[in-house]
Amino acid sequence: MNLLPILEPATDEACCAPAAAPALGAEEAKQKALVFKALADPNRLRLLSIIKAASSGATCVCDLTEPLDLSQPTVSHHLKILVEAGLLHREKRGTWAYFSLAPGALDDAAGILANL
Amino acid sequence: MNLLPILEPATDEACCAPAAAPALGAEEAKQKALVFKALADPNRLRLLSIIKAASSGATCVCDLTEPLDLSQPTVSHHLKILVEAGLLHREKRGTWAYFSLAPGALDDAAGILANL
DNA sequence: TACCTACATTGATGGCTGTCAATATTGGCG
DNA sequence: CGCCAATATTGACAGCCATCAATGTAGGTA
Repeated sequence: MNLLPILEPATDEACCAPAAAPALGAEEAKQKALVFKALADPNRLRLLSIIKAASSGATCVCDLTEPLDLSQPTVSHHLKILVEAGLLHREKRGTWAYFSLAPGALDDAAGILANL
Repeated sequence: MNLLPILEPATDEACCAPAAAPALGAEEAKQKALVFKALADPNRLRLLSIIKAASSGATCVCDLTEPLDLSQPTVSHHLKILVEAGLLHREKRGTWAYFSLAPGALDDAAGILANL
């Protein structure tokens, strides 16, 4: 089970920088909001859930269209957003496209919340 | 440091129900997406960051308007969304309104990701 | 009572987003 | 080569959202 090390990104200044971040800069916030934008849609959460559950390795689009009751282009669109957010990994094998969870991506998102 | 026990919600059927959740129902997904909708805005992330950093107890709106470079109504709007998402707690004291992190709310959001 | 301050609400507006139909692309197969 | 199947892309459209100016509300003070 993942225990989420949450190790700080190598900012080991041991003496004088306790005020770490001056409360999230504008750019930094914009960047981190992208991941949550990708997570802020019910259908995308369901996609992640299905793909994680079917951890037999990967899932193709055809298996994702039906349970969500969405058109194929819409599913493809959501998958693209999740891939661009770094949450999913796409692998084309022949005519099919297989999707799998990007390792550690969800943990990273959780880490953003923990470290604010 | 929060280590997030991640204990399953008591579904200890030891023999025949390994398919645990049928991959997030539509309603459940809609519900969980609400939290991430609230987190999917850079300015709201910055608000959370500022309020968490100033953990001297609570922060009033006047201290939040300036660093974000937003109008007062806009900040008030964002704060309302965060409160309604259960992420912040509002306490009116006289003319001022003080905001503080809802205890455990961020951990809960992280837990949603961990348990999908 | 009257006034000021801190915050919330309303209304309007421009921009983003989820959705689908239609079309394009790409790989396998005969 | 020609056709079909699986995905991706495009275009269009409705609905939501972040933002601000203007206004409302309520507590404190004189």
